[in-house]
Amino acid sequence: MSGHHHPAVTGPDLAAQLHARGLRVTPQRERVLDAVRGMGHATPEQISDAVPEIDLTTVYRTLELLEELGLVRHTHLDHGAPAYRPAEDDHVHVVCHYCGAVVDAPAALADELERRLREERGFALDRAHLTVFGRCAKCAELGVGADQAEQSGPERR
Amino acid sequence: MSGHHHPAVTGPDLAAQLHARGLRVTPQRERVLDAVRGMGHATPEQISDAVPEIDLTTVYRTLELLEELGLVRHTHLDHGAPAYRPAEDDHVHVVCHYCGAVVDAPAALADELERRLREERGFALDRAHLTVFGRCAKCAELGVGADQAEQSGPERR
DNA sequence: CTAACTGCAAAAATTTTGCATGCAC
DNA sequence: GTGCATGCAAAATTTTTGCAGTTAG
Repeated sequence: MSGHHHPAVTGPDLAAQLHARGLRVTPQRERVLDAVRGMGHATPEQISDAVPEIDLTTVYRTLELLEELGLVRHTHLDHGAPAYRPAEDDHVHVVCHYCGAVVDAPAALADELERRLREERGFALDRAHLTVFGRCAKCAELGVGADQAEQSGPERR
Repeated sequence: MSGHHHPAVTGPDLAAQLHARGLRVTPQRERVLDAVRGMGHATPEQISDAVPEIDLTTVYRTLELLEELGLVRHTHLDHGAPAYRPAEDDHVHVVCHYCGAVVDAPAALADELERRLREERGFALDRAHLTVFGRCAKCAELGVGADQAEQSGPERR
């Protein structure tokens, strides 16, 4: 959703990527990609809500395709719910288990982790998929979730 | 070591935790906890396979309870599949998107990330829930998943 | 025109809920 | 005995699959 297509969020060109593979440029594909870019990150259901004319099945198939094309990536917020976001956004998702807040942090936050995984284990960290959980400053202040062991642990689905 | 009832892997005492809350010590609860401790990490379905006499519904309810008691924790491997593990295990899960290998790494690997989140944002990282994804050394050697952009991206469910 | 794409219906897979019976205490 | 727990059936979610009609190229 957006009236003009210029961008702050310009990403790789959809039409070009599709043509390169002999695939078709359809309104559904353009709108789903626009929705993801406009929302920052969203689940298939949220995307479907944002673009109700498009069948949910098509949303799933389109997101899968867009990910193959390298235009979007997904990670898991909450309890496994997949959240898709523009591939060009390079940041770490930080989620509060208690209030559910999801904020974006600089990807550089994971530089050290990435370096150690690479140097110590030859493992290439996928930063785009990284989401970390914990308790945000606000919930800590309010004492939500207590601070010892776990009395009730973080929320479940 | 000692007994015949408990596995070599020990942790906080289940009976004590249950009694402290006026809850009952049942064979199902003991066996599910033993299973999680014995497997290191497992999904509800895997646990159910390991202890087939126990109804899957009970497995779900028991895992939820054990997490509330602070005896187990869960994180998300693969595509959101919940993986439960003993709360006393303190390590980071490292998962290869390509071959699916799940290995445990020292929790210290996330120390720097934890410190920065705390100092820069007052955010308390939940290391027990942390799972990082990427490509392992073996898959990198084999060239699985290529290394440019992501022509086909990591696997999907 | 031709085949890729979409929408709709149905199937799968996963997790939750409602109850009657059964045990832990 | 009392009532928390379990097992079983059914429901609710979430994601996938099959197809026939639609449409981009």
